[in-house]
Amino acid sequence: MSVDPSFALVGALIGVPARANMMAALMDGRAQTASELAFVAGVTPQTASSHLAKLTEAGLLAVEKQGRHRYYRLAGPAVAEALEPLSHLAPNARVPERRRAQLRRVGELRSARFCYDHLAGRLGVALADSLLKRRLLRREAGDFRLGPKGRAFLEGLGVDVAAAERERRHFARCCLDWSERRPHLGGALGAALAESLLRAKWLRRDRASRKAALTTLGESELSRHFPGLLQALTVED
Amino acid sequence: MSVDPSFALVGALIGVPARANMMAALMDGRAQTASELAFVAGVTPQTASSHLAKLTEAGLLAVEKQGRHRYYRLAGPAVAEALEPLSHLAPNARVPERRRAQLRRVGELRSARFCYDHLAGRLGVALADSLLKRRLLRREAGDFRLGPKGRAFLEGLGVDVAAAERERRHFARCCLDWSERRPHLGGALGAALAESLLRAKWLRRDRASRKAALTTLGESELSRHFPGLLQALTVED
DNA sequence: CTCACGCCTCGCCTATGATCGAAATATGTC
DNA sequence: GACATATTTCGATCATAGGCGAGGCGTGAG
Repeated sequence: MSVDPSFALVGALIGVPARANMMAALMDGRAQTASELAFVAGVTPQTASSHLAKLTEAGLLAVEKQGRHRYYRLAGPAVAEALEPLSHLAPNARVPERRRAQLRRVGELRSARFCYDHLAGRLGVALADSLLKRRLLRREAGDFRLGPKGRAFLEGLGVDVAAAERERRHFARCCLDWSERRPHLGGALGAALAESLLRAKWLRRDRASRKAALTTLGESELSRHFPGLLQALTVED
Repeated sequence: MSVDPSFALVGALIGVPARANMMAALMDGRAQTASELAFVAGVTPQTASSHLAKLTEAGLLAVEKQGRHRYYRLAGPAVAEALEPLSHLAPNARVPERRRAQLRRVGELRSARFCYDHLAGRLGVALADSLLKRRLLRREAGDFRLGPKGRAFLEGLGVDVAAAERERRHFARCCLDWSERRPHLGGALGAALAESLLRAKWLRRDRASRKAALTTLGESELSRHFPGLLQALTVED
């Protein structure tokens, strides 16, 4: 029965600004030290430690001890996938003003970014749109599934579709994007596609900014394999 | 701060036991009145009103005014879809016991519960069904009335029908059940029947959970007086 | 070795917000 | 008309838990 109010446990955990900031900073899947997270959360290390302990004990975060550092990261992709939709749920909720300053940074991330391990942002949405338009990908019950020619197409790009199918996570998740408000390809297939694009050097991952940048090679190759993709990317806000 | 931590807003909203209980009760998409939700959440109507206002203003719930009732429902399917995954996210979350106890599974309430002072839930519906089938009770203009042999039958169970008739409230209200979507017996007669079953120790009232539990005595007695009742109760979900 | 650093635990303080009683406002019933 | 019911608003209370300072432990650098 889906009337279990246990979502309140997670809600209480992520409903506190300090913890929410930490989780948001970890949403791309990278690990960060307790000190870094204390900084982004705007609290002292003692307070951060307390929060991180709670999040870890609850199973939302995982810790790795390295020397005198402790690296915290999301416990898994499911955490990011479950949290991201929440950002769209309360459009009318009031927000503190300092969000103005943060918005600039959000804008930078919009064009192309990694959502944990797959492509999101405008590039992620445009890729999904292109695949959908050509029937290589189809919506099905909240997820995606490959169209008849989808498998061959993706394998032509170097994506190991079979390996993605074997993974335990969602195969082709329909992941709603927080910046574009439209779906992009997540799950095992989304991760495999992103990995392929990186491996082919069409895309470069910027560790510092968490953005993805198209290489010159990628620009030409992607526009060849995904007609109209670049046009979709350069549409103004 | 890299990614939008706005999921904290939703998290804070659903992270409170009272609000979580309300949301959980609404997860099936049906609308319920503020009073029913206060009942489910285990708080007073004043408190419930405050919570419902917050949830509505945030866009998680929608209201519909009908007479002196206000029917609250989820603002859309997206709300349930976004909340549902959270329940599976932190299965190991350990939380103060007092707090966890405040979270109640609505499913438990469905089988047999008290709607104020009369029986509702599956048991209430099954009892009404049984009475209707045997013509001891009949539908009439939105309410019930006793059939020719109904009075004697209920008095045989220890119900003071005459006293119930003298009360100012509705005598035999046809009360639509929110969980079963089918009518059960409310009003003065419904309250008198419930009281009789409690007095006879066939039923035990759990104040904490607002449930009604059949005693072993009640199981045998009720199945004797209401043939087929237990079968109706054990139908799976 | 000592010192600096990263992180955690302990204890106290404080503020947010959940809660309820009383009362007001509609609405429905007799 | 009086009365009951459903819901909200206001006001006050009070417990929870977020926050930080102090101190301790382990790690790494000199």
